[in-house]
Amino acid sequence: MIKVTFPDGSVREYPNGTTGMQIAESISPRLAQDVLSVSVNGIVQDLNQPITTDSAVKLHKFDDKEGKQAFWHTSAHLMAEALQELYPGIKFGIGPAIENGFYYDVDPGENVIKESDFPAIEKKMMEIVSQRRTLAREDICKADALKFFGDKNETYKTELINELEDGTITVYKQGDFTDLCRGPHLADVSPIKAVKLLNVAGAYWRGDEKRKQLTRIYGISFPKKKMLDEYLELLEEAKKRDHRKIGKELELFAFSQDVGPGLPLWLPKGTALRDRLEDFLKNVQKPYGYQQVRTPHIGQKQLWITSGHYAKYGKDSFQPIHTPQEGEEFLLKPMNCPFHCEIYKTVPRSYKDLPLRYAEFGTVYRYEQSGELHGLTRVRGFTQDDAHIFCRPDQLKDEFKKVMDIIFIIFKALDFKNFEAQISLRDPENKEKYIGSEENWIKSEEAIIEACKDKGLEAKIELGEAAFYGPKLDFMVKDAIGRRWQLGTIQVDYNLPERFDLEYTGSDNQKHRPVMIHRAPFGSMERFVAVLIEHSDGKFPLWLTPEQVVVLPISEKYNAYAQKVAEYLDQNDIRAIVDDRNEKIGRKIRDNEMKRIPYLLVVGEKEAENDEVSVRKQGEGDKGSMKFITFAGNLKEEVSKMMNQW
RNA sequence: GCCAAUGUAGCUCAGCGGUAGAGCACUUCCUUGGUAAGGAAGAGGUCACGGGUUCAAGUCCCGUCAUCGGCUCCA
Repeated sequence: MIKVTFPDGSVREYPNGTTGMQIAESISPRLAQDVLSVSVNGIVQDLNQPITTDSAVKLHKFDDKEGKQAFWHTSAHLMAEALQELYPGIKFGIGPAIENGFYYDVDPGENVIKESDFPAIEKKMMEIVSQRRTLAREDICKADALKFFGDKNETYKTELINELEDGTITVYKQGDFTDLCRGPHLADVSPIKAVKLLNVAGAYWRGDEKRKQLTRIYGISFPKKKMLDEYLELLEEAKKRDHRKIGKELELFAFSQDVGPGLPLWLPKGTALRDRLEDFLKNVQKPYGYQQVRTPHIGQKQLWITSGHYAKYGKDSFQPIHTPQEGEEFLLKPMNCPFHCEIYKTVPRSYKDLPLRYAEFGTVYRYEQSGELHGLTRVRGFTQDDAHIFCRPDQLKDEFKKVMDIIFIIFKALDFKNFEAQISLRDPENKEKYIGSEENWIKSEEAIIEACKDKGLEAKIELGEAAFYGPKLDFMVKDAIGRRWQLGTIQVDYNLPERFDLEYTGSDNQKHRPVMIHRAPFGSMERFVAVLIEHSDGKFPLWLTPEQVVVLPISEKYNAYAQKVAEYLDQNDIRAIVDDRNEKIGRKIRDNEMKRIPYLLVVGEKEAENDEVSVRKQGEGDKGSMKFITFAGNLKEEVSKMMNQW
């Protein structure tokens, strides 16, 4: 007998070799029906794998991440089997479960798999499901695995097998389809009740641009048809929050083919909103000792040679601008840092001057490959809310924490709750890729990790993701459909101070090298506004939104009164407009609700007689009437309360 | 840059070899209204661009550009 401990701490005894499925059956038939995979001592495995030691056991259903993983991974195999039947000779790469669904990378040879082929593939998948095919796990020695997949000319699989250690190789068989796979999987495909293929894409084999591009097919599946419908509905809803769509509707920004791809035009309302965001950040960082600076959009090529950017990115950037006569060359700036280094150098610095914090809303231009452009989140010209902190090494950790505070204030003010933090460190295997001394790297990596710990920030550590000049801490936020975008960033840099020969005189009267921190709490104004739109569905906080109030006269007879109210609001720094169109009040309410204006003021005979307005809050309906002077006072108070929070 | 898809009125889209369409928005007129779409009329398009096939091309074919979903990249 073995002892099985459940998550609630209870312990039961089972015969040695009991499977996860048998344990589920012993608890309830319903559970046995819903269970998909099982964790044994923290390791997820198949339901039909025997358990042979005393173990902590957790059964996973579709609600659990582990359950979904097994479900979708098996779905990937199911799709592969369908593809094998429909496209004889197709070769398989890898096919994992992902955050939402699964994909499989395949090489269909001469065939081209298109979206229009999806229904046939989905149909074939469901056919296989109806045959209730089981999945069998099998250990296989390396030689046999190579022979088996080699005979089938599965070149991608044999490449993978060659890198595996003998004795650790397993395959899963279902019907005529056998796949190299670690698992875990469902015991059979029958729980898969609904399948939808979502898109096809090219994907380089092993993520390497130089290798063959395979066809990646994305799909999702569910144990209930209704869940699929709900998921698709959710996707549709999310698409309505797309910043490109809302940005157009709310007249915030636009693109012009004549201006060029990836070069946004900020319209008046978008500009006003962005200006308010910039003012907000300036106010937040003022008490932290930042000084605003301004620098040009171009700089001499030599500046970028000094910084090292030219050597590393010169070929992949906008090419130099040549002057007509002197043969000078200038580059559009891809970053602001060299300029700020030059500002540092304008006078000799003492240790007493540090830290120096130069901030600039600096517009930079980067050549992004055409296929990478995406609305406002990935553009070729954008403005960083940049700052560079020059400090002594002993000030690094403290400065780092202060920047984190600024980022937290911003995320809180704009209601970003679900951000993720990532610490990017060196790849310990490839230290030669990075510049700077071993000692400095160790010091700065430790400083970041400790700063996060001190601030109670849970951050994922990624090795090999550091910039070549230093480690960094990034803040990621998801967009409406779950794509992750990097917003705020804090990066330590030992490189530029070296390259620009930055110095300060220490208390010992010796020259020392300062450390530099690059930081951008928003990341860039463009990307930040994009993500903000998707998070808020365009319903911005009252202090930020382009139009705070719209006055709606019941009929043309009250247009003059509406105008008077709007003027009063305007004089009180409230952004108000009047909707004096010849439309019924219901229509005006509908249209202005859709414009996401926070307050709608209905005015007619009753209000005009008493200097009142009838207040309607966006999304909440009628709030009753009050003197317009009172309304203005309340609104100003509401805004100033928000502003005083930070 | 690569794979797949899509470009028709300001917006959302229909039309898929035979005289360019709808709804919304816009303009004018009627209506002057009480909390999420009042009515009528009008104006608006080299069907992304360039070639080709055809008696005839938004419609079929090729190329270019842009956009969209991925991949790679992202200072």
